[in-house]
Amino acid sequence: IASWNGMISGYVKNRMIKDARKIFDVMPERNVVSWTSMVRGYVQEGGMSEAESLFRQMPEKNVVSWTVMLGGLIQDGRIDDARRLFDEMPEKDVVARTNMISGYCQLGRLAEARQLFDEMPRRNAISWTTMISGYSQNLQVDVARKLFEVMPEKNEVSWTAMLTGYTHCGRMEEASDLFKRMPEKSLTACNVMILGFGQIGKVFEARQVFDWMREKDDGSWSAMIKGYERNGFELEALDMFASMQRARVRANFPALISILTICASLAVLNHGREIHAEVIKSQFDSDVFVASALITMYVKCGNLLRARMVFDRFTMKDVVMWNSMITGYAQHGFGEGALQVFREMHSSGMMPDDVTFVGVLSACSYTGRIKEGMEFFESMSSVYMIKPT
RNA sequence: CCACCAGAAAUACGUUCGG
Repeated sequence: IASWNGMISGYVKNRMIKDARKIFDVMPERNVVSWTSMVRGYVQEGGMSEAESLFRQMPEKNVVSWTVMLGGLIQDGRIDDARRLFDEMPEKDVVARTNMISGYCQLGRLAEARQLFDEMPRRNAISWTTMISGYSQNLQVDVARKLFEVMPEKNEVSWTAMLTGYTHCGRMEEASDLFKRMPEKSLTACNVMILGFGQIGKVFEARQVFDWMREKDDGSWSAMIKGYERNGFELEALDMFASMQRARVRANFPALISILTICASLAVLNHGREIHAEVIKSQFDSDVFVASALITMYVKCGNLLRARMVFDRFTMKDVVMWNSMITGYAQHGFGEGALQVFREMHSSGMMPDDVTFVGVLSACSYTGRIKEGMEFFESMSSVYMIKPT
């Protein structure tokens, strides 16, 4: 039975939920782990209705099963449902409580988070870190710091969470002090420092940290590149990218996005195309986020044909990708193209959002279609329930 | 009792305009 479960978990980890389900249906007998893995699979796919119905059918549940379901609700933004489930749990361990706390923190409901935290019979490093990072992300650095000071066993992640609190507020002096005191300066912590310095325009300090690091990952490179780009050092940014390739660091997907964004804002087509090749090599071309960034890059470089090719090749389009294409045409004065894409979007059944209409309406105004524009404007609230902003 | 069969924490992430 353990090996059957192993197969399920393998499929789930590779996002092959359908195959996981096949195994689940075929296996001679199932235990809690089988059920829980399956629920987990649906949760990570965002298939909450399947997850919930499976969860309800479970012959027996343990803490882990409950926690998986709890995590699903939290991830889905249904925090109050999550809380109800939490209250129903027959037993709650550290993990379950920490998960609930994290859910509140994500929504900025710190008081509720804190209360759960204070009521915990036992805490571990993760619970502490969760609470600290909750305060950090909601700009309550000083409260975070107080907790941090009394926290018993700090690990790398706790230090970094605290550090982020300062960098997000631009309080770099305090961040630097903390950074100096860190027993182990992890990669992530260094990246945080680079980003922090970049945010307040201190690119040289950022570069110092970057040069001091003895190992860097793609995040370090893209943090540095971003710092240059944001502060008007575009050429340095591109230079960094070249060096990164020379160092044979393979850009991963967020890094690619931020580099593509730079190419887009600088409208440097040849670099952009190199990166496109890179994207295809790394197989990120099947990612919606990357594809949208590519489209925008081509649009900004004035190459609408290529943009359109990327667009057409992609089957699982989401709103943002549609928007990229529509506004792309609109920006270049191709009102007809924009409207055509909008019609395609409509017939594909995708719901437009407010950004879509920015594109559509500006397309109308460029081409002097006052009447059509007015009609679209009307339909926003009447058909699509979007309020004009 | 132990070996990754299931659960929680840190940085970076796409579209318009603005900032």
